[in-house]
Amino acid sequence: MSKYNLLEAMKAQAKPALKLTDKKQKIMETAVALFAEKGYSNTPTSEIAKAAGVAEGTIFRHFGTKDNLLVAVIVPFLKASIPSMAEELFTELMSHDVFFFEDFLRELVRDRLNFVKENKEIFQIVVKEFLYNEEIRNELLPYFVENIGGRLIQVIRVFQERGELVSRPAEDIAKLVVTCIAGLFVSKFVLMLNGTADEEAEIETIVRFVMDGVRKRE
Amino acid sequence: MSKYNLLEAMKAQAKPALKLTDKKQKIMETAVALFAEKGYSNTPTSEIAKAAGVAEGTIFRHFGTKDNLLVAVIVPFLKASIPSMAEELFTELMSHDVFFFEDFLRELVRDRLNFVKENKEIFQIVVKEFLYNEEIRNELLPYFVENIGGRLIQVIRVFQERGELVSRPAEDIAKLVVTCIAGLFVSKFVLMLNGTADEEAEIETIVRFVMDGVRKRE
Amino acid sequence: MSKYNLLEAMKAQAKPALKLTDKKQKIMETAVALFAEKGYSNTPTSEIAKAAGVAEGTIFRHFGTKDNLLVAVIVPFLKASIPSMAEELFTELMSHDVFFFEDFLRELVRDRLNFVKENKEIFQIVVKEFLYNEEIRNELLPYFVENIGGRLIQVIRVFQERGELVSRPAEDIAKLVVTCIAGLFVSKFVLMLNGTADEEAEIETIVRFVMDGVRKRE
Amino acid sequence: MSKYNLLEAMKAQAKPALKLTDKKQKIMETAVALFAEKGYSNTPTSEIAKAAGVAEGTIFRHFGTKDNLLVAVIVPFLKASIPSMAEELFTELMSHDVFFFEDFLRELVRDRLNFVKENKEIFQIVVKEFLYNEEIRNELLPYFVENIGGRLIQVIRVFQERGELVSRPAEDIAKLVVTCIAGLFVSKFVLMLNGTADEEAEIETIVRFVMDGVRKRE
DNA sequence: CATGAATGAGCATTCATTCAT
DNA sequence: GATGAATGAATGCTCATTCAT
Repeated sequence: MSKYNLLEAMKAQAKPALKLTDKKQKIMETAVALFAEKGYSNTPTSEIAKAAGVAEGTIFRHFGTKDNLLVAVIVPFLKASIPSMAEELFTELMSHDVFFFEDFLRELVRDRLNFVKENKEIFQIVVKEFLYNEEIRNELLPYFVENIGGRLIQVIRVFQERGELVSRPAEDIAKLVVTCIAGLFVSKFVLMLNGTADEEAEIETIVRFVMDGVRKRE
Repeated sequence: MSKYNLLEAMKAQAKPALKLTDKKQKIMETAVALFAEKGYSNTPTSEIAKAAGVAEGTIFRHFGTKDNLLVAVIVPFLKASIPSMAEELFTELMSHDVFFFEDFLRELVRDRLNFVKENKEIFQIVVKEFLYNEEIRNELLPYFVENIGGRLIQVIRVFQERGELVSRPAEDIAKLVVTCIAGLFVSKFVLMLNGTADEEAEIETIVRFVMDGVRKRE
Repeated sequence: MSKYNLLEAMKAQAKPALKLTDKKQKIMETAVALFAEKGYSNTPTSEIAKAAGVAEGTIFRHFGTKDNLLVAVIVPFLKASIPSMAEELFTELMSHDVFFFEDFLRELVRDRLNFVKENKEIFQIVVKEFLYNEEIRNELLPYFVENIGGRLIQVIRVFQERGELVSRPAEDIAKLVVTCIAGLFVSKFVLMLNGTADEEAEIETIVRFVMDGVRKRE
Repeated sequence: MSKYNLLEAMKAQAKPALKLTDKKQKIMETAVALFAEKGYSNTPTSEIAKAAGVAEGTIFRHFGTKDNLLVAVIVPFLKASIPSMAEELFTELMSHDVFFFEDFLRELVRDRLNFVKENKEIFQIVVKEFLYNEEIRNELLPYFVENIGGRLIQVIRVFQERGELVSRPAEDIAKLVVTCIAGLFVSKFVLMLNGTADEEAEIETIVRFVMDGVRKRE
C-alpha cells in the first residue's frame, strides 16, 4: 500500500475546508515556497516552522506527518490539473461543428500556461517529486495518463476523423503533444530557461511547431 | 563556489584510469543501480556498502565523500553526452553538400537513443538529480546549453540557409527539438512509459513529428 | 577565521540567561566533569548524554555543536578570570597611598586561589585545551596577555616607582610572577601535586618566594 | 595496567638500536613534527605516512600501534631529561667544597635550556600529552617527581646546611624552583611567548628571580 | 621489509515525531 | 489549539589496524 494515497486524499478533500486556520494556512504557504526551492527531502520541518513563525509541533498537530503536509499542498493543484476544457470540448464537438484542432490546441496551451504560471511553485514541487519520489510517481502516473491523456486522445480522434490530423495512432499523437507541451513548461518554469517575454508569441510558436513541425513549406 | 565542480571533474578525469579495483568497480555499479532507483539523497552509503558487499569505509577510501561517488558515476556519462556527431556533421556540411536535416535528425535520435539505452540507469540519475539538486543543475545547465544547444543551432542555421527549415530563430527551433527529444527520452527511460517495441518505428515517429507536426497533408 | 570565537561568545553571553533548563544544566555539569577528566576530544557526546541521562540529540538541540558546548562551559569562567582586583587597586593606588606590593600579591594569590578552587574542573579544562588546542590557544592567549598581564604591569610600575620592587623591566617581572603563580596552580589543580593542607601557609610560601627568592638572609 | 608502560619502554630501549631504517627514522621525524604541531590525537597516522612518504602499513610494521610510535619518539627524550648534573654535583659536594647554589642553578638552567632548545618539538609533545593524556601523566609523574625532584631536594639540603638557602622544607623549595623553571620553559617553547633574544640575560633573570625574588634591596 | 586496499567500530550531527504543559 | 523540549534512529565520515601480495 502506498505511503501517500494521493488519490484518496483528493477524494477526501472534496470540500476544501475553506476555514483554514491562520497558522495552518501560513504553514502551507511556507512549505510550498521551501519545497519548490530546495525539494521536499531537503527541507527540514524545523525550517518550515521557523519560516512560518510557528512551533515545530504545530506542523504535526495539523498535518500529522511531513508527508501529509506535502500531500495537503499538492492535492488541490492536482485536482485543478485536468483541463476541464478537453471534456467540454468533446461534448461540444459531438453535437455541433465548431473549430479546428489548431484552435483547441492554442486554447489548451494558453489555459495550462496560465494555470501553471499561477501555480508556479507547486508545479515545481510536483515535477521534482514526480521524478524523484518513486511512490509519488506510482500514485500520480496512472492518474495523469488516464485523466489527461485519455481525454486528449478522445479529442484527437474526433479531429482525425474530420481529416485535420494525421492518421497515426491517437495515443502516439497525444503522447507527442503532451510531452512537447510538458517539456516546454518544465523548461520554462522549472529550469527557468526563459524564452520570449511575449507570451502570445510563445504560445504561437508551440502551436505551429506541434501542428507543422520545422520543415519549411512554400 | 560549487560543492560539485562537475566540469572540473570532467577535465580531471581525462584518462579514466581503467585500472579500477574490483571493489571500486563494484561500488560504482551498485551506486548507479541504487541512485537510479531511489535517488541520490535517499540512498545511504551504508546501503550501498551492504549491497556491494564491502565495508562502508571502503566507499570513503575510494571516493572520499558520497558526493564524489556521484560525480565519479556521472562524469563519464556527461562527457559522452555531447553528440560528437553534431560537430562532425557540421564540419562535413560546410564542405560538401550531403544530405537533409531530416536525415541528420534521424541519425541524431538513433545515436542518442542507443547511447541512453546503454546508460539507462545513469540517465535516470542525471535527470532526477538535474531537477532535484540545485547545485548540480547550476553546474550542468550552462554546459548543456552551450555544448548541445550551441552545436545544434549551428547545424540548424546551415539547413535554414538551404531552405529546408522554417526561418524562425534557430534558437527557438533548437529548443523545441531538444525539448521534444529529451521529453520523449525521459518519458521512455525515466517514467518507463514504454512505447512500441519496434525502435525504428519509434524513431521514425519522432522524426516525422519534429519535421511535419501533426497536421494531415495530402 | 577561528572556529571558536570565544571572545565573541563572551560578549554575547552578557546576560547569562539564568533560566537554564534542568536538562541543559545537567548536560553542562556532566560535560565539565568529563572534559576535565578526559579532555575535550577524548569525550564522545554519546558518553556525555549517557552520563547526563539525556538523549544525544538533546545536547545538539541545546548547543548545536560539541564545540559550542565547550564554549558554553568555558566562557563564564573566562569572564571571571580577570582579577578585577588589579584594576581596582590600580585606581586606588593612584589616589591614596595604601599598602605594599607584598600585600597586593598576597591578596591576588588568595583571590585567584579561591576562584580556581571553586572552578577546579573548568580550570583543568581550560589549561588542557589551552595547551592542546591551537585554535583555543590563539583565541585566548592575546586575551590573557592583555587583560591579566597588562593590568599587572601597571601595578608593578607603581610599586617600582615607590622603590619596593627591583627596577628590571615591569614586563619581565610580571611574566615571572604570573608564570610562577600559574605554574603552582597547575601543579596543584591539574597535576594534583597536593601541597600542604594549610592553605594560608601555602599562600605565604608563594608570596615569600616571589618577594624574596630562596636565598637565606640574616 | 597502563596502556603505555613508558618506563618499561625506557628500560627496554637500553641499547637504542642505532641501526634505524631510513623509513623508520623518517616516520619518527615526521611524527615528532606533526605531534608537536597538532597534538597526538589530532594527527592521523595516514597523515604521518603521507608526510613521511611511506605507506600507512609501514608505520604499523615498525611500531605496531600509534601509541607505540608516540612512546618510541618520547622515550629517548625522557631518558635524557634527568640532569645527570645534579647527581654529579651531589657526589662532588659531599667530598669537596666547590661553588654556590646560585652557580649550580645557573648551570642547571643553562643545561636544561640547551637540552630543551635542541629538543623543542619533543618537549612540546611531552608537555601537551602530559597534561592531556591521563595515562601518560600517570606514567610520567612519579618518574619526574622521584628522579628530578628527588635529586634536587638532596642538592638543596646540602646548600641549606651551608646556610646559603632559606630553611624552609627542601621539598617546598624544590617545587617552587622546578615549577618556576618549567613554567618559563613552557612559556618560551610551547606558548612561544618569546622573551629576549639574549639568552644569557634570560638565564640571569631567572636565576636572580629564584634567588632573590622581586623585592628591591639596597 | 614495504605496500595500500580493506575493514568496522566510533563519532558528531540531523531530523521527523512525540508529548507534557 | 499551540508550544518547544526531548527523543533516538539514521547518516556521512574518520581512522587505527590488519593482511594478502
